[in-house]
Amino acid sequence: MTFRTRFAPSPTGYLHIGGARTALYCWLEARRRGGQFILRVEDTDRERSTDAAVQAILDGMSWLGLKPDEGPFYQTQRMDRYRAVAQQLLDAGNAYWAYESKAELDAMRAAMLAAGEKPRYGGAYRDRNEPRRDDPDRVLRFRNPREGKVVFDDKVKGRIEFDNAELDDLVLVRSDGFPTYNFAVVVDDIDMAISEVIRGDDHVNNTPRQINIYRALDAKPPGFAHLPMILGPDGQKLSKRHGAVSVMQYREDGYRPHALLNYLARLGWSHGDKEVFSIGQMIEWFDIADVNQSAARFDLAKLGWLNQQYLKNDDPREVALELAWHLRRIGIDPSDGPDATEVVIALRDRVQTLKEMAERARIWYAPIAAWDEKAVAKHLRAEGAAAVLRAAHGKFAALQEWSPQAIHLAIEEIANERAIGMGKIAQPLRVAITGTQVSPSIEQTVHLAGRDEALRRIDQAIAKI
RNA sequence: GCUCCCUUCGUCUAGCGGUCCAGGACGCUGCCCUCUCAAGGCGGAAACACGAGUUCGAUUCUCGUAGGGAGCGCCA
Repeated sequence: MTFRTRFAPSPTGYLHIGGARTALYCWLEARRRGGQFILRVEDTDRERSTDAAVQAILDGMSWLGLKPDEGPFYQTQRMDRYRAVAQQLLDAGNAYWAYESKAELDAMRAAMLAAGEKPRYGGAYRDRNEPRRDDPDRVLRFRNPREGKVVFDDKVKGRIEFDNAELDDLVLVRSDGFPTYNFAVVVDDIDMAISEVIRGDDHVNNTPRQINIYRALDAKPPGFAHLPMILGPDGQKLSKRHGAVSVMQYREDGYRPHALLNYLARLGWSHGDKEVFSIGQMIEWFDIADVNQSAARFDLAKLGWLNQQYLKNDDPREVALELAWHLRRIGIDPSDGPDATEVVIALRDRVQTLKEMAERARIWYAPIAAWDEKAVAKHLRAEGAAAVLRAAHGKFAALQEWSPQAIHLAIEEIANERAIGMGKIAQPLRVAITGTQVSPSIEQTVHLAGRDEALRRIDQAIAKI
């Protein structure tokens, strides 16, 4: 039997961090074992599923590079199959029709809860053998075993045991004819020959019910692996304020897909002391059995550090492509200024995200928008600054070649001629070129501005003094 | 309320009975480097939730306690 995993999101929203990690682990595990990764959209909730959400999930996965080998499959297109399996269960005596109204069920649960019991279906119709008849409250329920235990070896959590007495007769088919989640997953996972179910640990409690359905269907249950949750930085459940946002938001915020994947892989899993993993290494070393059992907090600071690792170490030409996307987003035409690859090299040690990089790159693509008055006062209006700027202007204008090396030499010459430190030259120049006192090395800063623009800005700065 | 799950530095984690006065990483912090900011290099502070038990010996095994989480739907 080949190794097959699936990611089965319900399209009621975008792909968020938790979903992305589940998808990644499924994908990694399938890759490592040479199996297949299947995408299945669980859209049986007609009230909440939307096409926009389906698209958002697909977009998120595609940005992350988690390409399914099969699918996407849609549950709503498999209705005939669920109906057939429901009939099979009914014929075999493993299911029965029940006709309580929702109001009645609610009242039952409330009463049980009040009595200090676990709210469950009472099973009034379990042995009545009622025929199928037209009734707005008609549902098909599963005849869950009443005795014995369900035991399974979770790949992440270890051995988990449930008493059948704790379970009740869940609904398989709703009154609207649509299958419920617990029923549809089992049918799908059997049909799609899923060998390994990897999902969030909010499903642990559903697992024994599903295993009972597998048994009733005479099918071998797959292996299970339940992933612990991802918490917000405050240890609370992820919310929109901190992380439960679409993975696409991370793109907009300037994170690279590889960095996010690496961060997610490392959140709940580790391989020795390694922190930075290529995709190939993740595939080679990842093992679902090594995943941690406890919930982990999402730490933006570490994601930022990782993102910078990729900014620093990847091919700058490749990074430049992504930078260009961010430049356009803030209204800058990347062709209207220095080569983006050079900009990446100048800024990659200084920012953690592409978004920051784009913002800092602005100085070379657009005129100085605002002057840092403190910088002006401190460095431009400093003793001798004007003379230094004039000297720089002269040297720069006369340079044979406009390169960082040549600019650096020119500045050194000024320092030697005037017997002053580099700082006395670099800082006034920096303010002249950027309007601020922070930027990459002075020769890069000047070089990227372009000779004409650099000279123009030096003139402008002298005038400002 | 009931069932299930979880608990090592602030955070992510290593540890699978002695190698641990607990290792790595992010963050924080000191120094160095230095034209600013970074990046980088070298240091530092910082954790086994608690209580029993098993054992010659527990961070590692068992059981409790406390704390946290999930589920208990005709949602997934």
